[in-house]
Amino acid sequence: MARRADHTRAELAKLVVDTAEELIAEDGIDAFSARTLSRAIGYTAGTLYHHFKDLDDIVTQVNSRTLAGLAQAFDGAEQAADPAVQLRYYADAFLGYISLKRNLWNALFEFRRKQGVAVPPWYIEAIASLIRIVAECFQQIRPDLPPETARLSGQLVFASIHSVVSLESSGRLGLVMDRDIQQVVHELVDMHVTAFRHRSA
Amino acid sequence: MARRADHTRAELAKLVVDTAEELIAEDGIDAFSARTLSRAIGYTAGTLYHHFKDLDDIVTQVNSRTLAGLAQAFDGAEQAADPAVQLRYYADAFLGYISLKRNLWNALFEFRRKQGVAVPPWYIEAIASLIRIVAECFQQIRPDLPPETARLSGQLVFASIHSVVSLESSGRLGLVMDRDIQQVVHELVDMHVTAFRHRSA
DNA sequence: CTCCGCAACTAAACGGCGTTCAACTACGGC
DNA sequence: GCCGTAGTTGAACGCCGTTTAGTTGCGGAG
Repeated sequence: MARRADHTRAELAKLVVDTAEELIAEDGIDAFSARTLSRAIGYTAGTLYHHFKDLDDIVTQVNSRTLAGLAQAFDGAEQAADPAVQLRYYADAFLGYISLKRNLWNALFEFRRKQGVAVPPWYIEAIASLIRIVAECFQQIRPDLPPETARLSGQLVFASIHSVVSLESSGRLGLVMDRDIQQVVHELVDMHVTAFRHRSA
Repeated sequence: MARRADHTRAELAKLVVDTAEELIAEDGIDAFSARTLSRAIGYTAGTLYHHFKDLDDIVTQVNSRTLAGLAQAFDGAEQAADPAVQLRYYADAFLGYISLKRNLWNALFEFRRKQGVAVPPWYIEAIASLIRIVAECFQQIRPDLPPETARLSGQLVFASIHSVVSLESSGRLGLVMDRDIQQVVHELVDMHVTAFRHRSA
C-alpha cells in the first residue's frame, strides 16, 4: 500500500494536530506517542515524519493552540473598574481555563524537548502579551511607578501562579502546602497587589 | 556467572545510590536509566531489581539526600538579626545550593513517577520543615499575626521561588521573563516581606 | 494517451527504554 | 558433603522516537 488519496497534505496536517490535541487532552502528554497518534489517525508512524520534523514539532503546534485559547480566556474575563479586582478576574479566567484543559496546559511546560532546541519566539511572545495585560492592571494601581516596575510585577505574579498551578497539576502541590489551589491563587494575587501598592517609588 | 561476592547487600545498595547520585548530578535525570546505572556499577540491570523495587525507588533515595543537603544549606545560611534580611540569606542559601546541584534539584521535581504512586511522607515533611524555618522569619516580622498566616506566607514564598528556579533550570524562565534569576528571587522575597508587613490583621 | 519522476506511504529496522524471568552459581546451614 | 536459596546474568517483552528501503499511484511532459 502506498500513496493513498484519503487526504490532501493540508488536511492530513490538520488531522494530525487535531487528533494530537484530543489525545493529549484526554490522556495526558505522558501517554502521547508517535505510535498512538498514528494509530488514531489510521496512518503509520513513519508518515508523521513526512509531514512534521518530529514529535516536538507536533506538540508545539498543539501548544500554540493552547496558548491561543488562554489568550481568548483572558479576553473573555469579567471586567472590573478596580484594577485589583480585575487582576482577580484574570486569575480566575486563568484557573478556569487551565482546569478545563489541564492536560494541554501541562504539555506546555512538561513536554521535554531534546535539549538545545530553542523555544519558538512566538511562544515567548504569546506569553509576553498575557503578561502585558496583567502589567497594565498594576500600572493602573500605581500610575506613578515606572512601567518597567509594573512589568516586573506582572512577570512575578504570572510565574508565581504558574508555579502553583504546575505543582498542582503534577500532583505535587501537596509537597509544599495543604491548601486549595483557588485559595492559594487568590492569596498570591492579593499579596502581589498589596506589595505593589506599598512599593517605594 | 552468578552469585559474585564483590559486595555485601548493604554495600551494593550504597554503591547503587552513590552512583545514581553522581550520574544524575553529572548528566541530568533524563540521561539516567537502569542500563547506564548498572553499567556504571559493573552489574546488569536485572540486579537492580533485586535490591530496589524499581527505578523510582532509587531516584527517591537520591532525592532524599538532595533534600537533606538543602536542609544543611539552610543551617549554614548567614545569620541576621533582622528577619527580613534573614529571609534574603535563606534565599541565597537556597539559590547557592541549587546552582551547585542543579540536576539533582531538577530530579526532585521533574522525575516522573508513574501516576498513582504516592510521594513518601518524609518527603513532604522534609520540605515542610524548611518552610517552617521561613515561616518563623515572617512571624518575627509581624508577631501580632497568627502563626497560620506566617505559615501561609512561608509556603507562598517557597512555592514562588521554587517556580522561578524550576523554570530557570528547565530553560524556560525566558518564556516568562528576561531577568537574572538571583535578581528575581530577591525581588520575590522583598515583595513577600512587603506584603506581609502591610497585611491587615 | 502513455510513460516517468517523484511524493506519499508502509513495514521493518535500529537502538534505546523499564521491567520480568528462567537459568545458573556459589554461599551458609545442616 | 549436600542442599536450599539468595544473588546474578542474559535474554526477552513490549514499549519508545526516528530512519530507511521499498512500493504505489498521482501529475505533468511528450
